[in-house]
Amino acid sequence: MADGAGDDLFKELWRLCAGPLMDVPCVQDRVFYFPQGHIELLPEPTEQELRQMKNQKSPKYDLPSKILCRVIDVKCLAEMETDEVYARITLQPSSDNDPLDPNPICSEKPKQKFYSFCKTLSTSDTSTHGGFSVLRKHANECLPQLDMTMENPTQELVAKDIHGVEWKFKHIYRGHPKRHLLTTGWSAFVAAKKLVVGDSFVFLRGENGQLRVGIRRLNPPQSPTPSSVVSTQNMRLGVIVTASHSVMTSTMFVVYYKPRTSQFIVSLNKYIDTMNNDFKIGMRFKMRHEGEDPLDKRFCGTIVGVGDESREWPNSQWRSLKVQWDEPATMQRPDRVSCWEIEPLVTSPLNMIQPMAKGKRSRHAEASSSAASGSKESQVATIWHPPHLNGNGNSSQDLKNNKAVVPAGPAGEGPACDHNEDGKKGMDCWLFGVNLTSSYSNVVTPLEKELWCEASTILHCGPKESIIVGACEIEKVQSLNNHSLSNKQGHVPSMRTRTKVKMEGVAVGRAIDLTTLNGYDELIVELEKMFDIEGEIISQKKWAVTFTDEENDLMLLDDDLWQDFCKMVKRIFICSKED
Amino acid sequence: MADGAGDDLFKELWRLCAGPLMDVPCVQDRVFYFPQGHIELLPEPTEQELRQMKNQKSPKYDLPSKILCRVIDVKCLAEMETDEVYARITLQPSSDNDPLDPNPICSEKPKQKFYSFCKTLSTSDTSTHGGFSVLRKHANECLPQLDMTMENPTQELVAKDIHGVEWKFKHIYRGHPKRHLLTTGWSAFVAAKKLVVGDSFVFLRGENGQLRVGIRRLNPPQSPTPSSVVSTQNMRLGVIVTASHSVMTSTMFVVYYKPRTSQFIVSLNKYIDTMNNDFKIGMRFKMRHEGEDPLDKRFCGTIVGVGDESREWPNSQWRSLKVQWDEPATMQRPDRVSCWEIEPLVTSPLNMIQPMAKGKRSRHAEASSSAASGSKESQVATIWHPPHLNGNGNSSQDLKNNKAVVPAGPAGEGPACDHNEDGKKGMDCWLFGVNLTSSYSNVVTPLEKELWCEASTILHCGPKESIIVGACEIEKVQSLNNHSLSNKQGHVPSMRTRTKVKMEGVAVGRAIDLTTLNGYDELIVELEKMFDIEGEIISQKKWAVTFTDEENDLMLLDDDLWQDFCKMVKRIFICSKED
DNA sequence: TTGTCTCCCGTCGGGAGACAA
DNA sequence: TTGTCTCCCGACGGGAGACAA
Repeated sequence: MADGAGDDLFKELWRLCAGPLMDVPCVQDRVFYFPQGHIELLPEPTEQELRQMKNQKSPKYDLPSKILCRVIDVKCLAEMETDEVYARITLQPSSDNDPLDPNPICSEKPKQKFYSFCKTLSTSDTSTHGGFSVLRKHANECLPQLDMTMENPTQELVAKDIHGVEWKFKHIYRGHPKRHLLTTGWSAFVAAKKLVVGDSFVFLRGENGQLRVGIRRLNPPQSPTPSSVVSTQNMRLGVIVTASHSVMTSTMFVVYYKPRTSQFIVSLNKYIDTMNNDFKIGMRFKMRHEGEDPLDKRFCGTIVGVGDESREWPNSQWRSLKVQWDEPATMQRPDRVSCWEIEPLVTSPLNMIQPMAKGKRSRHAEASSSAASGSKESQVATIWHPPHLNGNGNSSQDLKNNKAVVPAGPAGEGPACDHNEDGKKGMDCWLFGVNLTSSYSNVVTPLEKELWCEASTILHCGPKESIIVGACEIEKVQSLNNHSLSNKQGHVPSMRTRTKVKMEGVAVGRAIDLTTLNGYDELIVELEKMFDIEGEIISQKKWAVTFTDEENDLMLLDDDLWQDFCKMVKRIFICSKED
Repeated sequence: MADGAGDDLFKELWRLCAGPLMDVPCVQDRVFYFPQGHIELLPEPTEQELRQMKNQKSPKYDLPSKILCRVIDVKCLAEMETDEVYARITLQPSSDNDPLDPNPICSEKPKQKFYSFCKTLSTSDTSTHGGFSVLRKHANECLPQLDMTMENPTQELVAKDIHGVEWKFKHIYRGHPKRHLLTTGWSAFVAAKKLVVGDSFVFLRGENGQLRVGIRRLNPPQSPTPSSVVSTQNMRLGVIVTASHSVMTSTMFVVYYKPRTSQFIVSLNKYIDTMNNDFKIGMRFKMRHEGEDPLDKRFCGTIVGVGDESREWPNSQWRSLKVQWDEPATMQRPDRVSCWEIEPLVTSPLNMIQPMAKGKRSRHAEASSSAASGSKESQVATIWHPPHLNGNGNSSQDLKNNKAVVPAGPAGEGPACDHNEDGKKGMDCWLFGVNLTSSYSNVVTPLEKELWCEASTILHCGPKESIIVGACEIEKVQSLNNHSLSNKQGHVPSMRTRTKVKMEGVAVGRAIDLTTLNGYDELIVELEKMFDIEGEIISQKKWAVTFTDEENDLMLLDDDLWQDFCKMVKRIFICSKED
């Protein structure tokens, strides 16, 4: 430690514990911060809190959905209780004259070589009887040499964990056939860290011989338990107001970032790269996930919707892509992702052009080109073809929004800073929709007022010099688009408008636009038409209509208020009465 | 359980675990909420965070130091991890015309008698060898009778803890001389609850024979560990902005309150009582503390300073008294207290009458002349004399601020409401140092008014009239909530107005509108209809009806008041009786 | 009356080789 | 090569009366 090598080792251990998907920015990098994603990580409000939030007027905040920041400081930390790694990142909102150049490649070259392994714990490893079985390869590469001239060579390993706490392990080479084991000390470690089968043990040796141990859990704690200190409402407001305040005053703020959980801080480089892709409905993609050693195993899926995740953040890129996964998986996967989490699945230029029309073929082509998981992919049974997704051009809504989300900027440059002539009007400090500085004194013409109000509902931003002014202008236009759209349609414009319908015994699914219907009666008429079973549903003899809701529970139609139903329905099923 | 006694027992257990100093307001009470005290409970910022907060311009907030609120809801809860009891209190800032009458005495009379004991654990009680020694008196009063004709009479006690988890204990009367012991099951309880010498064991028996167990720790966790979810800065801002917003919009907000830790919610009655005293430097006082059975044992001390605890809250009454304690003590005691935590020390009736001035003054005369600590008082080094406490001058600001919080009450109720000519101006909305109301009053033209309306809908803080009538409006909204919610606040898109019902063996769920029902009887009839099992539930032979509440606990139907049930039910399950 | 000690004995679990996937 | 099983034996701890404060 005194030689500074300990610091290197700590960082390396932190990286190993964070896992292969770890993505933490470097100091001085520019990043986009997505408050929406930050809020997502707060404890879930209880039912009761949710009810109260409904009764309560929520303060409107006009924080942009993404905030360009410079990384001032990154501190790698780990939770005392669980050893879960996280980073305390200090961000400073960028100013206008901060160009959108990509970040220089930052690589802190460690001074020494590392030897490390990571093993998923078996049942035996975690059992109370006996110790930890070190794979021969791992032992050879990473453990200090034993004196093999001995009958049962043994040594004591002393290693520090991420908090600097020392753990001692007896390392022995014994048994028939011979193998490496960690015995004494191991079970105490397992108990203290509360390890279970499937968790991983991380071992690290530095060139200087110092040892480190760490863990990576199979299931990192998802949503933290609600605190009994402050309400979730408090936390949400806190996050937003902290960010607002920092943007207004150009001062630093601190966020805690768990790279394993959710990537709400995105490096400018990654963002720019991502934005070169045109994410469209129907596009095929792959997404990395934390898994076993073969890192190239990825989940594949199809984009089935483009648009806002939440009404509160219009035109946000956060989880703006609704996706459908190819295969079921044991692990939970989100049904909405952000562009930077995925990569387009490119197989051949041909498929790029006609992805949907040749959907099945393309997948086979692609499968054959990727060795390991080809057969799995070909098992895909249900391929969903919502009518409005097949590229016949009737979904102007989606296209418009798509443009809003993935603006056509010059390649390599972010979309946010091109136009700014209006910015001269000056934009002062806005909070909760109120201009704290000028009290409307600048407003002149009615039109400008209208524009102004529009803009102010979208964001508040700093003085015109601020880089965000550029974004402002674009988003103002977007918001006007949105505005007119929502007037026309009366619902969130960018949400996928059709709802899937499947009928028992009918292989091909359908989709229906619930917004055009005024109640269950009309729905049933439409469903009957759709499947050519006029009168059969309404008679209640043969068919029952059920649906899955946002919690994926199968529910009977008709019990909920129509409005509620429209909000929560995911899929509709027509099944025979007996079931 | 079926008789609703479980709820009574829960509350009593909660009270016992909270300890004798427990002071939780009743629903409908008026209280003062001290945000400063609330913030005190947040995790301590780390060194690094502190440094950063210095470099950073902290947002200015002009939240009053105390806020008069009505208690809308009190939910008694306990932490999952530690069993520490706390209350989730929903507060609504009081409106201007809410008179400062004392709260009516609220006493929810329990329907039954309770038998309870609380014993501080000895070394033997917590040792791994052997069980818990029940004091003879406790056993006679609280434990179910043993059959004393037996040689070593024994029975199994089954008791629920505060989470409803069942614990089993073998109760035996044995040894020479004979004594009552809890053996089997006790050590598991000690281990699970992590009890140590000095912690207390709470045992409760209801008239109906139901048993409850609980704990009260010697050292309740002081400052919570800093969360790795949001920064302390976030939390602080969150608390303040939540309160600000609620004051501005007259809407409810939620605070978590740990009566054992810090009393930042003070009943109006207690406050009024307290304010009848004139707290002066040199005054002697006593303070209750959680301790052994002799409840009258108190710490005594002397006031050595009067004034603000923190610059950020000028003229706040929170911890406005600096004190010096008479004797050293093992337990930590604050060096600053709030007036309502202490009582003037009265030694003899003689002193009471002494004619320094009329009424309350006498006490202080007596106090300052009390012998014991005279020399100590002279040690006082720093002395504050805020003008408004020694009565010689009124800093107009203070008065204004006070008025905003405790508006226009009848004179003589407390120091905060003596002058009120300014009060007619109505309540000002301040946020981050900006008077939002005054910007409103500058608005002249209709267009500007329109703009204001725009802003005010964003802010959800209407013109001053709406602030004043806020309370009524809110109640109206609440009464309408079920039906108008979807129109008003679309922020929580997925909430249902119906409650999900699932039945064992039936794949398809249903949903029911509880608001149309008037009690459990009607609910059961509806459920039976829904699943075509008329008469089968009410007969209680085949089916049991359970539900999950907002904490996701599975509960049996019928235990709670119907109104409570409707508030907290999440899903209803009909399952076969055997399960 | 009740807190502590010590003794008895059953259970748990660390650590070894056996065995098999 | 390595995961699981079983066996051995020592340590831990639940439960009893003894004893003393």
